[in-house]
Amino acid sequence: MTVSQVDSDTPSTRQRILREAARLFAEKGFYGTSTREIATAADIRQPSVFHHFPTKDAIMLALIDINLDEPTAVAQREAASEDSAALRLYRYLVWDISFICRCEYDLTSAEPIMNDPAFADHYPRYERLVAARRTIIEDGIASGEFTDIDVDLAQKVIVWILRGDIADCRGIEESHVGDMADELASFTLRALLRDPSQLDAIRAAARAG
Amino acid sequence: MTVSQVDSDTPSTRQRILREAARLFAEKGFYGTSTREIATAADIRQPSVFHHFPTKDAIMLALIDINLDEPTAVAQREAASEDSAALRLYRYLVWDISFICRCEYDLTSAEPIMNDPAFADHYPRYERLVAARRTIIEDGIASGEFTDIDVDLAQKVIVWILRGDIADCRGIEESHVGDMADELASFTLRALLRDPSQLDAIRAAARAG
DNA sequence: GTCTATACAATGATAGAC
DNA sequence: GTCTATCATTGTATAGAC
Repeated sequence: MTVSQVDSDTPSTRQRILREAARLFAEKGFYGTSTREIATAADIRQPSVFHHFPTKDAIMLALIDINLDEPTAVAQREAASEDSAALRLYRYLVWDISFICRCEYDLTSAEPIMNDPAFADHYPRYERLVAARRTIIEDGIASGEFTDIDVDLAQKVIVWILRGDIADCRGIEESHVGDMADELASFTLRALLRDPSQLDAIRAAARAG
Repeated sequence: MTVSQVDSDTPSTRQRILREAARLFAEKGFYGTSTREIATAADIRQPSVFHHFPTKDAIMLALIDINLDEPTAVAQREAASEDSAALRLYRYLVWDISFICRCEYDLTSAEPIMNDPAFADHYPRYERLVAARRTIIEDGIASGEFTDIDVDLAQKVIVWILRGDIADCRGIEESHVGDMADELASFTLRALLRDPSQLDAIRAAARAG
């Protein structure tokens, strides 16, 4: 692969298809969006879509890749780190929320589609991301940094908050992304920390690192 | 309307359609589910569906009603109560989470569909529920019970947690519903309370009331 | 209240010219 | 790489018998 052209430059047809499809999928769902609508929004004719993607599913798949690849890598790196669990969870959350808010494509539809039987083949990839996040939470409970919460419950609530943010952060101004990420990560940590007064120290450590 | 027959008794065809449709909508989305699939799951032929519901949309609408009517009434009652905001929020959350977990129909699809342009006519009804919840949060911030969190952010996170619970609580055993409701409500209040050590007193007050 | 048969629109995808 | 034309399928919904 050669050096890819900057996304913010005049986008390629493929990028336009992906962006408009992501927007429409978020609004009306994958099945509620036709390839004709995608084509019209991308300013091409319907059959031209199939020059860039072999099937409609392949468009969704490209969005699933974006939604999983980088976040999984970061979560796995934090899961393997030796820093305190609270710091690692805070860092991961801030990174992921910022990633979500800044992503060129609306990833709203890429999360619930993981539960669709038609995309069951890709569920194992999603499970790897879930497992990495879970490790960090378990570490925090084991070390006593977090309250004795049920691991599955904590893991679920974090997923719900991330999914909510994905669906709700569209159109956020770049200057507010950092605040949003800090506030959501802080909310989560306040609920989890045995001693919430530690939060400011964790935020400072994250900023320092 | 006469005394309706008990839902757990041999369900009527209408109830079977509603239950199977709700299950399929949750799994594959509203547009990803055909009236043929619904009919097959309800053990009738496809045109028979239209004897009980005038359109496919009307099936979704019946689920939206269930998702909004009672929760809005309870939220509005708590919004108007004179008890402490923390107690009112805890009580509302426990009630709503229990309602969601115990509901005969899977309401997963009834939440995101509110953002679908095709159901925009019913969005104002959803906004009333949101407004009632918002009032309780604002009261808690104004009284100093809650941290100085951004009201919109707190409101959003609560919606995300409730939506997550709706999508995730299917098949929970009746004996665990109370624990789930308490744990999720407690998680939320820990994140919101200025003094989290107050949580146990709030839980006790809710149990006493 | 449920069925068979069917109308009719919309959909994902292909063929082949330019 | 994009287009026009078109196919096969599936979708919602209706008509009318029983």
